[in-house]
Amino acid sequence: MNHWLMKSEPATFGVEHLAKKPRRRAAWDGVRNYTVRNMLRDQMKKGDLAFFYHSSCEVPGIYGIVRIVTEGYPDPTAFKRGHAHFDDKSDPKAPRWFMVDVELVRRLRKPIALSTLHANAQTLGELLILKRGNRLSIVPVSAEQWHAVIALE
DNA sequence: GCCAACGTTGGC
DNA sequence: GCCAACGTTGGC
Repeated sequence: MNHWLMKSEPATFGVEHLAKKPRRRAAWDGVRNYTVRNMLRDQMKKGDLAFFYHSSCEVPGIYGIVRIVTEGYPDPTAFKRGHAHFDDKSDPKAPRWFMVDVELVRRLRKPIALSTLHANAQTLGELLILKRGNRLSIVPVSAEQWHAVIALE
């Protein structure tokens, strides 16, 4: 099983939005970056776990844990003319963009702020989120890092 | 295939 | 609102 960290802006879609969805499930749509697309399409597997990270907000950090409940499949928002994530270069016959469905496992009892992650950089090793200039909205997390992060809760 | 310009991300 | 980082675009 793989572990991941998935970023989203809570003003757009956060843990609270996911908690209100039927069966606490939602599609992780709108990814328009090839590196992340490849992870969604090729590497994420049903049953994988991911941290739900809130970015561009008052206290950036990890707020929840989600489970990947589907393999990657074509992102239909790319085909919807007028949609914010529409991409006319994505052909339904050869989809360019992919997404997975996620299910909220739980909210963290106490969110783990980015500043806390930084403060524990020694323990966490090469956590990709802590790297300067990291702009990928999904990054892999090792099993060791996963447990080290949860221990900070 | 190079690379400058441009756009986006995201912390502060 | 600023700015560093870096992915993407497009001219050549």
